[in-house]
Amino acid sequence: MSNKDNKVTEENSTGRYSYFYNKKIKQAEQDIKFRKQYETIGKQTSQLLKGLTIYVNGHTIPGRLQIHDMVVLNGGNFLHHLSSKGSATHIIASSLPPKKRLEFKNYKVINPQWLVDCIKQQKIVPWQEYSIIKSDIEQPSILKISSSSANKTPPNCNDPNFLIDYFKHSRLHHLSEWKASLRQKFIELYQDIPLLTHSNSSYTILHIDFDCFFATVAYLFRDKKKFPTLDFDKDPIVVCHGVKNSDIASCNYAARKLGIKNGMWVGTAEKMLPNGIKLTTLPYEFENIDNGSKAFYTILQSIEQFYYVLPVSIDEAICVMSKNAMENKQTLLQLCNAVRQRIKHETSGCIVSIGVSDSLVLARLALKMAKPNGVFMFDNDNESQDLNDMNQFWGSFKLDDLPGVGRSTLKKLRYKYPKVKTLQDLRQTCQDIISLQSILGNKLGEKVYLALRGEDDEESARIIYDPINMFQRKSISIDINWGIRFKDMVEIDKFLDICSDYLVNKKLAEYNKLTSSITLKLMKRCVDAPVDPPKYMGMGRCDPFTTSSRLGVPTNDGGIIATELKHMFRTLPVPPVELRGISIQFNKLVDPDDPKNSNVKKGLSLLFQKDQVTTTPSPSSRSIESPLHNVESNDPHRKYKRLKRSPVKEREDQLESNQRNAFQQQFFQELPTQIRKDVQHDLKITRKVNDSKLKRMKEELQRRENAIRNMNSHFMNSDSIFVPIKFQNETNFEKICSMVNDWVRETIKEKGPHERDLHFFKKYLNKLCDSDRVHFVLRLADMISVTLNLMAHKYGNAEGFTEWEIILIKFIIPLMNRNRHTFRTERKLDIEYDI
DNA sequence: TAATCATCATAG
DNA sequence: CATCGCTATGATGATTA
Ligand SMILES: Nc1ccn([C@H]2C[C@H](O)[C@@H](COP(=O)(O)OP(=O)(O)OP(=O)(O)O)O2)c(=O)n1
Repeated sequence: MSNKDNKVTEENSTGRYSYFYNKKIKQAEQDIKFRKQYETIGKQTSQLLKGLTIYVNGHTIPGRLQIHDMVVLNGGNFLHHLSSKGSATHIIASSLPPKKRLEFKNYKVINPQWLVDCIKQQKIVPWQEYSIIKSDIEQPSILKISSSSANKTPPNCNDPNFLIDYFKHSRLHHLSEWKASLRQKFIELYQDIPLLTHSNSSYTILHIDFDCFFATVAYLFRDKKKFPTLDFDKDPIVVCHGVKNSDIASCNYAARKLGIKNGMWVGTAEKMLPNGIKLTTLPYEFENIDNGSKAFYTILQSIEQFYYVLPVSIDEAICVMSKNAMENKQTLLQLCNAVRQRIKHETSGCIVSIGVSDSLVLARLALKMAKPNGVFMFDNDNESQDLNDMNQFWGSFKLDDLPGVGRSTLKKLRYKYPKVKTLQDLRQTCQDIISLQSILGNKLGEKVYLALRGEDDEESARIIYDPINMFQRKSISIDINWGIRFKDMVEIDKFLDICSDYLVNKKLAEYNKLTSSITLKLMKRCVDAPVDPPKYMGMGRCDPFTTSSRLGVPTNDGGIIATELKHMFRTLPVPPVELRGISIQFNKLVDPDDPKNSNVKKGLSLLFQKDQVTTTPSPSSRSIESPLHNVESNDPHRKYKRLKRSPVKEREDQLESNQRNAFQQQFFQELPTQIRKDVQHDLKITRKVNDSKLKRMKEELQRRENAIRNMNSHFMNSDSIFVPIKFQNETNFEKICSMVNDWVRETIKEKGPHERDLHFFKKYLNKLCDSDRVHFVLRLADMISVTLNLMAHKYGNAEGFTEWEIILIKFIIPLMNRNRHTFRTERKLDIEYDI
């Protein structure tokens, strides 16, 4: 098949040569249609490439044909065969097999981007940066061996390059990055053009998407020696890294016929093959995918009728045009086919399908109808559309074909309407919005209700009426849920440093933002999940834990952020060895140049200075540069060593035979305080600047003082506090927390809590557990542990101190363990597609 | 009632 | 060998002020 294609290409290219040649001469009398069609290539010729002779080797994007056009239009020579050795000045290729590498080693072999950039900038850019050869052939065999053996080293999250290496191979990371960058480009491109209005609400929507994009590109760029007879139309092909528990990024339509889907694991897909049929797995072609997408967007953006080309993802865009931009359906269809033809052409073989309608949902559904390799126009106008057609249209979709309906929603719908299989069924069964809303919630219910009538909900339509705002970044985050296997907190701290560095220097810097709110989410292996999940280095089944923190003063200081993250980590009950995934988000982004925030930096420095005066007697280091960072990075082991000596730990050593449970000792050794103890003053800098926190602390202080005044050795002199809460939900947990804290603090200094108070306290805790609020118990336990640690150095020998330790270890922790099941790790949905 | 946080769900 | 399970966003429910 590929051979045939190549032939066609050759013929075309010769045929077209004369066309372009003519075109160049007859520039003045441009046929408008053709100008339109070819303007991306550059409607004016230039002499940019004069004197250069260019040869294309193998498969490229833009394809050989486009390169030919670009070269010729810009005054260069295009070499059809390399027979005339030495005559080529440049060879364009995406990659070279070793043999060719040797053969071409004296040529300037560059990737196609070089040509694109030359033409874009209208100058010959240095070729070295685009060189194909330099990267891996430069070093002869010795290095090759060492690098190939280095490649064999198993993934290790302690490797300083782990994060980057991982991202390099992660398809989902690429998808996210690409999407973000497309959105950014959209903003730059369209921010000055007026928004569309609802009033003028007759728009035609074209939803355009490559058919099985990754699979197509992987096929086109496959190693043809390895797969000489592979047939894309007949053989099931998937793109993946591995062989069994590896995700399928994309599978061709031959595979889909057998029931294979994107996201499925290879092993599962193989089970669906009929006897005798083999599944072909191809590697990812990230760079070529990117190139294909560039061509795709360039073409779409060159189409005058499109008011917007809204990026959905790397391979998918929504084009919006005024309804009267096209005369009739016929011309619209022609446009679609021209676009399809041109994209196929310029990506040398990638197919797009197009769904056309007058709402986003319908265009999306029409696209689904159009696939593979087609155009589908759906007219929702009841009068003009045959009822049968309508029924057939809606009847051909499964429930989760509706945008917004995923696994979870599908389950809910199935549960409520077991008989409903297609959207047509759902249309008939669910006539009113209320019943949908009661199952799916307010918004989703409405969305589905409208979608079934072919209308967009307000939120979805925002992409048309307010795309700039919608594409504006509101948060920055990274997730790593693969390859995470740490031994202890030291390793994790280092990793958090790396993440923080990545986020700050790569992301915050790129967008020139500060952040004032951080969220940390950890994935902890489910208690009943195997230590080694089915997927190699995967996360397996996990319980998620999140916590977030306001920074009060926006910052882009990696040190402050890293410290905060380390602190936050320790507030979550996840022992290092159970950690399977980390995600870090900056939820609130602040523009440092915004005049509103002009006092931010000043405030920051003031606070730092002020705090430094109180923390360090010697005012020598007055630098505003993160004192935290220094403390943290100078000696990450210091606090860890200290941890080992913490009183709780000693205590636990004594008691260890009695109490050893899933709330691991390790967690309690490493509760927030220990860190806070060591970097206490420094943390205050970040934490206390927060106004609200300050206020709360002041209030607490006030309350505490009052409480202390009113109490003697024990301040709960009656059944007072805990009894009512058991029955009245309205009682405020925060206040209880604060009171308990006072109570603990006071009684630590003396002989411990009064028996009666303790009794009620335990009763209260039991109540909390019974009412499924173990997380409150956890918080109380955390708080008590914190208090113990804080007071260890002064009251470590007091009777009350020991008392409280025993209460914590012998009562509270076991209580939490007993009730863990209500807290976390119930059954949990099957994470994997399989199973 | 609004603000805030943790959690869930979705898409590619 | 395996394998590269990301990330922005909106909705929702619980809790607090
Ligand atoms: N779970 C998924 C879904 C998608 N993708 C990648 C591979 C796809 O090629 C690309 C585009 O996703 P689409 O949903 O558009 O799927 P395809 O393009 O593969 O197929 P089609 O659009 O024909 O259904 O995103 C992925 O890696 N993992």
